[in-house]
Amino acid sequence: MHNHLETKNSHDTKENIFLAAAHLFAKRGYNGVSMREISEKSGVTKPTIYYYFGSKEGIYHELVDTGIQHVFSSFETILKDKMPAKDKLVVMTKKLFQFAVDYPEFAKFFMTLVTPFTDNAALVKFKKEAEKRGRILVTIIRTGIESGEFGASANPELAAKIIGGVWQHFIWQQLASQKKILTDELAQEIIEILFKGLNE
Amino acid sequence: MHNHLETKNSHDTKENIFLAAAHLFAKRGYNGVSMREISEKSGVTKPTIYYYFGSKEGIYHELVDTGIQHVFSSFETILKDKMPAKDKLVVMTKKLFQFAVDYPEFAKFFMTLVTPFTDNAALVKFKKEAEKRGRILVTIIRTGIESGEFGASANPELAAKIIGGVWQHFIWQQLASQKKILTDELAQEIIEILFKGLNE
DNA sequence: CAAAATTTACCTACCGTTCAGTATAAAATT
DNA sequence: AATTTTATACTGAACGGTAGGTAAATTTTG
Repeated sequence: MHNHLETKNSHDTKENIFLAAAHLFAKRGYNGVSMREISEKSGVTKPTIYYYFGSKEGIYHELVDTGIQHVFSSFETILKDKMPAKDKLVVMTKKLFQFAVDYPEFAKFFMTLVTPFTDNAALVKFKKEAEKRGRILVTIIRTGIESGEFGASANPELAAKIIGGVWQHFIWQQLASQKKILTDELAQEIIEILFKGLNE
Repeated sequence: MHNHLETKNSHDTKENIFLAAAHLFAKRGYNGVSMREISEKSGVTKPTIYYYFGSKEGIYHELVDTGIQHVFSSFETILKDKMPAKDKLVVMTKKLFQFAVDYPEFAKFFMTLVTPFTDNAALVKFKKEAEKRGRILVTIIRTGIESGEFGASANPELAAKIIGGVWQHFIWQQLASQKKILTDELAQEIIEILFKGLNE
């Protein structure tokens, strides 16, 4: 006798594996997670995982791709918007913070990609996208200098790196914490400090 | 026949294991490295490693402790020095950058500790020290505000977090790169940007 | 010689992966 | 319409290999 209350379909199964893997990779990194754990957490057997993803690296790869789409897609749009450079930085910061708050498990996994031990083949794409993000930042700041919004002595490359570093740092702080610390107000405040500096 | 040109002593053996482990952990993280690899790289057999360190976690633990001493010891001294707050920040930044340049393997390992997957018991101590470092930064900035060096509206806690984040980011950049990018001049420049801000 | 340092040989547990198969349902053939 | 074929979704059991770890024997050192 088969219980027809338990309806199964491929989408749910794949999605469950996907989420379980994201959760586990976020917690312990690629090598810290076994296929057995993923299978237990997602409620399917190991061969099912291979049926959908082909290999352990296969899951990881798909996770990276999804993350790239989710995080970076909005940045190019913001770049083209008509608003002061400083506001663009604030909006980007807010977007990024919102993502970390809304999808903590996924964001945590995603953040592990920027660590130094990145031999993984799946990360080539990610690194390229991260560089693109860096260039967008540089462009925004450079535009801000040209329009007189930022001081002429500002170094766009350095400033972009600093902003990227600050983003990364605060998102990690959020992911390590239980409370919500990444608010829109904080995003505003951070850009404000970087804009005005400490001496005024 | 034994070759007496190869003199061995216990200190060298332990040191070799230590350095090999630091190198490997830095490259691939705790779970990405096996005891077999450490033994091969250090030129001793596995049981010798167990003789000196007891377990895989044992090496890791000792690595963390040494790192903490090396990196954070100078900070308390700088805090007590008689110089402008801004100069203190510059000196601390230079010290940190110098460490990353001089001991890249070790620094790389050390940087892996700030990633989100930190279930490891060895990291409790590290986290405490990192918090202490944060408090030192806050104290310096607060002193700078009181003496009128920094603007009265500055938020010391937030500024300290930003500086910590920027440090972390640039050290990682260095460790991922072949060229020397962390110079004393860059340290100066970074603090300058944070001090003056982007708009002047 | 005794103590310290190091190796040989081996253990069990778990790793990622694959094989050979099964229940179900839709599609094609008769 | 009944039967056969094909495709999808999934599983239990097992593979070769490597993981961390250790008891016991051996070599080196003082």
